[in-house]
Amino acid sequence: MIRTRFAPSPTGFVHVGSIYQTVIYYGFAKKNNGKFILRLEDTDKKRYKEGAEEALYRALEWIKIIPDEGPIYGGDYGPYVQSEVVKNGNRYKKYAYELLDKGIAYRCFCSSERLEKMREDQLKNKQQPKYDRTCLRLTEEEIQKKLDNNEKFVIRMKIPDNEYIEFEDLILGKISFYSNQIDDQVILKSDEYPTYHLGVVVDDHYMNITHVIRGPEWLPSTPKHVLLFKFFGWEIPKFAHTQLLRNENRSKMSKRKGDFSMEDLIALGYLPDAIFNFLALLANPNDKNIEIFDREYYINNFDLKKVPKTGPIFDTKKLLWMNGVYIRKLSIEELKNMIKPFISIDMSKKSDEYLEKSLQLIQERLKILSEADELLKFFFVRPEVKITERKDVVKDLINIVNEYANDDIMEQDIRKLAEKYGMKAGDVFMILRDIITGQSATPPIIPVIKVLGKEESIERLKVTIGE
RNA sequence: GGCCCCGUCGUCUAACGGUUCAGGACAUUGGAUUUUCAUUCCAGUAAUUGAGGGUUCGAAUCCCUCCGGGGUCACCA
Repeated sequence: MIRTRFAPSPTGFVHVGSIYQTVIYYGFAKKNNGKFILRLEDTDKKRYKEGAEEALYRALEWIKIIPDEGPIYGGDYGPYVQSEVVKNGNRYKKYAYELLDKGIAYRCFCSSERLEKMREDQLKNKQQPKYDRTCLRLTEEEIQKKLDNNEKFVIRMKIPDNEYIEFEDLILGKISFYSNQIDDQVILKSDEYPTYHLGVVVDDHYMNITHVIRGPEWLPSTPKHVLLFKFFGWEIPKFAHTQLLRNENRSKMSKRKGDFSMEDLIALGYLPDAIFNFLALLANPNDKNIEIFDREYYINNFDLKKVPKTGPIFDTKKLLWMNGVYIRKLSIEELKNMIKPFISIDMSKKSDEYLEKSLQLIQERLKILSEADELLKFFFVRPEVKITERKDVVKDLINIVNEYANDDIMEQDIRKLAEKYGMKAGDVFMILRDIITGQSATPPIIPVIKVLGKEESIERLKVTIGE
């Protein structure tokens, strides 16, 4: 059984980049009839943010990627929150000490000040910053003495010398690191919480994760994880590293620069299916040139080898287009339900049916739901009154509206009227449009009048000739 | 700086080493439909496949060098 996981740390907003990754974890698991698991890596108490967890659940629910197992989803491998594992027996500590006993890990008593100074010096001398193994050279007696003094310490893993650590990355292919390049990583902090590296390895093992798929920032630390799996004598999962979603200016997307979080996208009125399709297309382009597809198609055709090795750019223009495609696919009923939260104009005086009729006219003009307010406005609110310069034309228009029988006849009447005054039909339509809607770009004006009703339309016309 | 990864139109990408003077989509330009806008439809511009060397009868596809971009070097994940 294939098991993948999304293992974020709850530190703030949910970024689209994370969901891009998630679409991949989810797609791979589902394609293989496997399970997709959510695990919270909250071992850094300093970075924890209130509400971040909830935001995560909300985002996943919104885009309809529901984990098979996870904190609020249940499952046989819980707890799915690392801080809870620490509180329930702290298996990380147990395994860190196991390595200590085996001699493949050691206590480090160095202060953070010393470590920082060491790093600075190394950087100054153009050396790679790396722990200098001072504490590895401590004798048993020295260690015992420090322990007796209650000195704080961390546990570091001892990276073997002169070895190549290789693994097969399912996306990138064969990857190799030279062990002398790798730092003796801290695996257990002085507060007895694991660092990320110990945490993932232990939990991925405990949760039977078969495929560790994650962002590129983890590639350089993967050899440490491979080593840890070996040290423990555990089966090594398959690894696959994706790339980060990038900005239009090619840099990494981040919340700080005002890039999109899921909250932003939801507030702007993107549709969950459109966002899913868009991210899925970036995650797994196909050779059939099919771009608009549903989840089922995505899952059935998912291929890890097709996940791009380059960081796709989040192209807002294409997203906007795709969202429009999805909006046009909606039934009026669906559109009505989705759009309500985005509307601030007062619609209480009108019926649901009236709303539906107006939506019919603006549907193909909508790209994102938040535009609806502006496009719908004149159906609910009278435009600002301007006295017209063509009272003669408007008077005739009032008669035409008053005698409305059907769209075709009305259109013919307006064309005849244009002829009568020696005007272009388009110009007459424009006068009508301007008075009725107060806007220059609207749906065809005759259907608009039909929705507004004879009475309301005539009222709007009359006020412009001072009646 | 060391290490690792990546490099096809503006963007995302397609193309068993050979039906490719590189195909599609978005964007853009022009046109058709149209009462404006939008939708829809048609057509066009756009990559000598980052550069330079090889290998081969043949390279976007394989190899090397360089250049560019990204990631990473924490008691953060």
